[in-house]
Order: sequence, then structure tokens, then C-alpha cells
Amino acid sequence: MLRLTKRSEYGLMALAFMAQSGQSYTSVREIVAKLRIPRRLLAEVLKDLSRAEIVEAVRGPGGGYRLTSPADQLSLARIVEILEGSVAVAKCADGSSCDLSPSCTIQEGINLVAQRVKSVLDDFTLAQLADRGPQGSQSVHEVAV
Amino acid sequence: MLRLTKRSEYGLMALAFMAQSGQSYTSVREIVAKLRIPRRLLAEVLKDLSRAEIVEAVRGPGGGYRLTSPADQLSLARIVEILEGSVAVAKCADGSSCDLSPSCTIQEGINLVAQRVKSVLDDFTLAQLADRGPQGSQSVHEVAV
DNA sequence: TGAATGGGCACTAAATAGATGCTATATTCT
DNA sequence: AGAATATAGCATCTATTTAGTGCCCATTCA
Repeated sequence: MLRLTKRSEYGLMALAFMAQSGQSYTSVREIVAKLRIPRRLLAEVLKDLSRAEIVEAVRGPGGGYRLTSPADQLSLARIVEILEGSVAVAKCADGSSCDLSPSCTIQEGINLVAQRVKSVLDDFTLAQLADRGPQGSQSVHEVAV
Repeated sequence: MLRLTKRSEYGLMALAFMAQSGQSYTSVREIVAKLRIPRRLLAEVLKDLSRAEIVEAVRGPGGGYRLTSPADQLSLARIVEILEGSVAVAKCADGSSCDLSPSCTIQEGINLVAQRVKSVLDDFTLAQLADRGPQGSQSVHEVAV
């Protein structure tokens, strides 16, 4: 339905929280306490972000996650791609040609649309997302470098 | 996954086909023969488009559907909205506030993203979509007025 | 050693999307 | 009138995707 999944929502919420918090490491427990989202699911999401090196993890007491790069250098496209595979508007717009309909005439156009949607996400950074929250407009850009 | 449903895909394919064909009325049978998509599903889609007055229907031999307005005056946003309810990138971006997380800080940002994605679809017309097909660059703009 | 914290794996449940069957109604043609 | 062509409506079934959970392991630190 042209909609982001919960994984993306949760991931973005968590990352924005980290960007805003200013702490060095933020644990799943803390995020869950603040954002009220399913603990285990958030853990899955953060694990994926950790694998993709969007965040780095430290175990043990005092541990948790932190961003590996400045929030203004992290695009939503990157995050969403990691969390839901791709941002393709249609299956035929991710490279795999539209085998279903050899005579489909809209593929080229759809691809263009897909590209534009992608650009929107490419151009939107985590910092921009976080800046608009309640604690926004502070120091999101320099956090967690 | 930020993806259009089959309903939208089929709808767009069919509408583009109609825009390109130059015929007055195009039947489901003809479209199916050409595009190889599930007949009954396409019928559902066209019925919805008919209800929304994107196309008008005529029954009986020689009947079928035709666009009610020029292809260059029909945005993808309009079509997609009809076929899948809305184009909201997140549930909290369609008016209904994000009740799940009172402390969600990204709502405002997500809304902005949603708006931009919407713009992409608002600015892309059926004519643009159809023009890129094999029979493109002809007379799509003046068809079926 | 024990408490805190992430990592991995497998699984269930819920929601959404895709597809189809059947019958009714309108229109045209013979 | 009757047959053929088309869309309209409704219900339903299935498949796929998404959401959410349980359990145990590994690491770190006091």
C-alpha cells in the first residue's frame, strides 16, 4: 500500500531517539521504555541495523547501541533498504524485469516514478527526521560521531 | 514495503493501454488478451475505477470502458488512492495520529516525507506513463476526451 | 559469579493482498 | 423474444507478507 513497515517505523523511531538522546550507548530497554514498542521486535530491528553497521553494539552493563555516523549523513533510503529489502515501488522496478506481462507498457514510466520516490528518501536524513521531534533543533548533527 | 499493489499495477497498465489504444471503448476481454493479467481481478479494478468515475462503462456488445478525462489530466496519485485507499507512507501520516506511541518523535518528519512522496505521484500523469510505452509519444494526450 | 545486554534461531499469529466463482443486470443484434 | 456480449455485485478462499514472541547463547563488567 505504498507504506513503510513497522520494522522501518520502529527503526526510524529508535535511531531518531538515539540521535536526540546524546548518550553514547542506548539500550533496547531504554528505547522500549520511552517509545512503547514491542521489545523483541525492536531488538530484531536493531540487530539488523547493527549487522549493516548503521549502529554499533556493545554488550554487557552500560552497553547498547550507538550510531556509527552523524545523523545528517544517514539517509532514510539507506535505513529503509536495510530494514525492508528495497524501496522499489513495483517489483518490476528493482531490476528484475516484469516477466508477468511481456506487453506491459508502463514499466519505463513506473521506473521513473520509483526513482523519484527513491530520491525523496535519499534526500531525507535521519537528522532532519530527528530535528522535528520535541527535542529537535538542538545538536542532532554532531551527535554520536 | 513501500510498494504498489497488483491492483494499482493492473489498473495503471489497463488505463495506459486505453490511453494508447485510441479506441472509444475497450473491454476487459481485450485488455486481458493483450496484457495477460488475471481477468476477474482486472474486472474488479476497472469496476472500482468506474465507480470513481475515472472511466465510464458501457455494457453489451461493443461496450467496455473508456477514460472520462484526458490522460494528461489524470495523476497517478488519484488512481492509486482509488485502488488502494491512500498513498500514506505510514499510518500516522494519513491524519489518524500515531496513538501507539505518545512519545514518537518522528511523526512530523514522516509526514513531510509522506507529503513529498505524494507529490511525486501527484505530478506524474497517466499520459506520462503511457507515453513511455512502445506505442508512446503519439496522441495520448488527446485521447478519449 | 551474577546481573545486564546484545545475538541467533525458530515459530506462531494476524493482516493484507491476490485470485476466483456465481449470479444479476444492461445492451445489442438477429 | 432470445441469444450473445459486457459490466455489476457479492461472497469467499488462498497465499503471502508482516507483526510479534520464546528460548537459550555469548559477552561484558562489577
